[in-house]
Amino acid sequence: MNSKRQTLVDTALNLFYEHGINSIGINQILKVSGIAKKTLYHHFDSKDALVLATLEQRNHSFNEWLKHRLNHSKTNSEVISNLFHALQDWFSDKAPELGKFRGCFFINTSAEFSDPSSDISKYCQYHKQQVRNIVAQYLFNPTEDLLDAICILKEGAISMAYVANDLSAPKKCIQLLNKF
Amino acid sequence: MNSKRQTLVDTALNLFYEHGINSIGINQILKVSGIAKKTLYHHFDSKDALVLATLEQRNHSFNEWLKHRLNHSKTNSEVISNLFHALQDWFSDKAPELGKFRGCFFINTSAEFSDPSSDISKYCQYHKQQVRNIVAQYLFNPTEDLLDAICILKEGAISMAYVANDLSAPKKCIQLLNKF
DNA sequence: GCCGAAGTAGACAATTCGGTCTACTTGTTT
DNA sequence: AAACAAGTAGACCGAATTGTCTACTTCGGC
Repeated sequence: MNSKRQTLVDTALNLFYEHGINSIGINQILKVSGIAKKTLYHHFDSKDALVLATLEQRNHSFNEWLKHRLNHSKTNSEVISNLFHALQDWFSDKAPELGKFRGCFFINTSAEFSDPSSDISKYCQYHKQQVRNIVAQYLFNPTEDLLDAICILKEGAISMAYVANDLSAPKKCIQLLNKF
Repeated sequence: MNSKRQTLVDTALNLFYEHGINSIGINQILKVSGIAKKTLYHHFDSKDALVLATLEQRNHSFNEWLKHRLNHSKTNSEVISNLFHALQDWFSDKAPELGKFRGCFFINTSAEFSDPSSDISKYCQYHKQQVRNIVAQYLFNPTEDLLDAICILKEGAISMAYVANDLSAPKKCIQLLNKF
């Protein structure tokens, strides 16, 4: 793994996630990372290519964190509880792997890139599919309905936390799913 | 109501909602609306002030549309059904008052404006609170739990529709809430 | 008609944007 | 040491950004 390339992706991801992709120009990324512009364009064809690399990195770290949090679940009830407690920790800045909570990087990115056919938008969609698959992997014989419910509530909890500043949604999701 | 001001807000709202606020500069709004720059700055102190006006207009039209869709509901079950069918229509571009579906303007705006203390972010939060109050107004003796569940699922359905391109979430939310 | 308000086209300013490039240095491999 | 890859500072480019301004026209009220 190339070290300069990694520094660029790390720096860009942090800045993009914190401020929004269209609010951070490449010159700011270069300034913070201390890397030369030509080096950036040596590794990435364009800003969009850098954005895609940040999405991939975020996808990877999010999914690794999620799998870690769902590991050792013994029942579906535990999967659900662990999932939403993980979300709660994320919203409360208690998931250092994910950084300071600034909503979902993939939702935010979808908001900033309006063309659904772009690689960037498609990657955001892909991420959501991957998260669903990970949850399914930890559940025992899950129905599609249960999976759907979990995913909708997960998305809802994230938006509630970020837009409405209501961090209590995960607890409510657990209760709701326990009545399912 | 001033006609030039209204044209500016209409035009800006359409462009912002379709492309994202940071992807549309004021020169583009002026070009599309055919209005002079000095006129824009006569009516608004800054781009941010124009953004806030678009949020207010969107908030108003969304809430009027929602109230219209929830009107005549006779039971809580009907409120829920009408709410999520309304969302379904919105996602499927069958709510002309709301324009072509491009996610939730308030979620998208929160993504683009990262400072939670800004008037713009606060307005997005205010909108979510208003929608919750409208739903509560149409429900008969709703518990806080029911209201919470409805709001979380509503947010989840919107994100599922926009990011994951899954338009079936509203139907699933109805089923889930019927088990509540 | 007069006057002030509202509106116009578009130049200007300083800055930023994403990307290309020159001329050079540093690091790695043979 | 030589050759090549990787990296550097930063100038340059054309375009775009937000906001200010000049000089003028149009509109509406009296």
